[in-house]
Amino acid sequence: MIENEIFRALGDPTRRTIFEKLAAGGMNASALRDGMEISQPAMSQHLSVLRNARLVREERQGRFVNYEVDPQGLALIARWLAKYRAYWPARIDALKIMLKDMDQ
Amino acid sequence: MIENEIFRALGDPTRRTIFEKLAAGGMNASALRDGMEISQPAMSQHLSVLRNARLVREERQGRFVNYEVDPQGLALIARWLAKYRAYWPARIDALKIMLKDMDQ
DNA sequence: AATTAACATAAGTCCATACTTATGCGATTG
DNA sequence: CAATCGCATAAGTATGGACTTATGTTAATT
Repeated sequence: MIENEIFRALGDPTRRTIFEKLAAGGMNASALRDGMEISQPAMSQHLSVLRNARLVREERQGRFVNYEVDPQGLALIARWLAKYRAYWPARIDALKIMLKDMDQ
Repeated sequence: MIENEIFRALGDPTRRTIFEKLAAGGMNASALRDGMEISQPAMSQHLSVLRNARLVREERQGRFVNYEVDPQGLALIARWLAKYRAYWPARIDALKIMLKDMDQ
């Protein structure tokens, strides 16, 4: 059950911060640590969790490992959320935004 | 940071099962336990976590407490997800479904 | 070839959390 | 009003998870 790993991965604030940074543009593990006060092994372990949740994917580049957002994880969340669309209030702003953006 | 409580709440498979049951229709805590092999205190604790995450809300009815899905939690997930819409592949089925349903 | 740099992995520690049993509490029932 | 029912809460336990300090591995650098 991949949903379990996805939600658990996002349940940690440090990992959400890492994910947000990657959403702004792919970068390697060392670059991710900049301004984050986190040890190298801790970062590596967090990236491993995000990778197993399909939220992030890696791309070896020499001795660097470039990380980037993996759309699979996000798509799975969207799919999970879609199951409960009956409960979304019609006027929720976020949904309007989503609609507008998908329209283009 | 409510997002933390939301994702952590959904990170537990038992709580996702409870949420799914409630999505099919509101019911009280005892009814939720049916066919679930879970103790009464455990259920009560799970409901407390879901309630704090705004995923579920309660409604006292005499000595029963009826639980139902709270749209707030789902809306917050949708909002979080919307921040990363740049990464959704255009062809993801779930998104098409979402669009279609919101169109009506 | 030896060193260094980027990253992963191993092992141990500490705290969070999912459970248990026991008990409390308010609302119905007899 | 005493007993029971639906549920919450308290307290203890055991497992999981986020960190630490080594150490390993692979690739570039000299």
